[in-house]
Amino acid sequence: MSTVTSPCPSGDEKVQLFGLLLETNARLSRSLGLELETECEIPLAWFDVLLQLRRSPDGRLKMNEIAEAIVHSSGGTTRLVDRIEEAGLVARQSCPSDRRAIHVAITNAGNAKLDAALNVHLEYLNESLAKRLTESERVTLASLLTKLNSSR
Amino acid sequence: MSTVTSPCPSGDEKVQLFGLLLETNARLSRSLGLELETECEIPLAWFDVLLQLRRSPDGRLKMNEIAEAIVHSSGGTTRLVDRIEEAGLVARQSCPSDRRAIHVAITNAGNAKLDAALNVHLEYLNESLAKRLTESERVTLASLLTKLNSSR
DNA sequence: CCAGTATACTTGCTTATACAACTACTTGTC
DNA sequence: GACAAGTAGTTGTATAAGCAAGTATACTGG
Repeated sequence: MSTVTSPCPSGDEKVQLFGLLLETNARLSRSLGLELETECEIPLAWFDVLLQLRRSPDGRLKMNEIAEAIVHSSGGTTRLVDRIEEAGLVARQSCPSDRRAIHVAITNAGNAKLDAALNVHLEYLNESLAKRLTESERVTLASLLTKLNSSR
Repeated sequence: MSTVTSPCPSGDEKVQLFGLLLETNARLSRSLGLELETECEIPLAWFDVLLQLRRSPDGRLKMNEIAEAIVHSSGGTTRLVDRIEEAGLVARQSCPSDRRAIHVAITNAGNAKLDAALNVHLEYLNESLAKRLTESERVTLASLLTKLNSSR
């Protein structure tokens, strides 16, 4: 009856948990991505960047801060921002105090787009999160994920 | 003091939670992926497929079952399995009862590779999961994620 | 103040994935 | 039993991301 004899603990509780995390994420981001794309015509990655910018104190971040926040490589971030900038939703600004660095600021169009996307997102969240988890469960989940995410 | 006036609830509890889920996943799978790649020379996606196969009752799954389990498109799965098969870790077998379908079975080499990868994975999990969450927290997290993942 | 090292970003190249169109097979209906 | 509709998988093509190398700027120790 034991699932596996010895050397391959594929049923280990932690392995299961990790797989679950991967799967949950894949499903949720796929369905949200689709929704954002069809309803608002922006990819999930763009939404993510815009959201990070809005959350920042003065509506702008440096390239490396964006890369860190959205967990992309620096090269990937360059091109992602290229595309978003081309669409007019953000703007690169030179940084006076460090000429290597570049500030990325959200534009008016970007703010408008983000508002639209947030509406879609909230609707989606009510469907996918709120219907499945109570508020207290969500709080618990958030705190556990925060712990997992902490750097040490 | 209110974070945002009205139309843009970027600080909404659910929005935060969703972002956290995305971020946690991105960080964990990136670091695990790196580890698997450097230690075992297999991509995380391969590991995922092999694990699904081992978990299946008779060590094999049909293409569409794999695609569903790992949350990939069917075309993506075709090519992913192509690569893993080329490396000799799985084998396609025709399915007698339905000639459209294809069984993908894990090979001996695949089992060996998976064992090695599981060792790396477990070590990684002990570092990243077990150091940050207690067992009961992990159980809670797993149950919350399961709820989130449930299809309705 | 100069040399060496580190940091911020970009670019060339490769690869993995998605989507849509296609083929082959199966199932249901008349 | 044949035709319509549905399902399983593959292939063409486009795109987005990563890595590694390159450029420009900043910092630090002698």
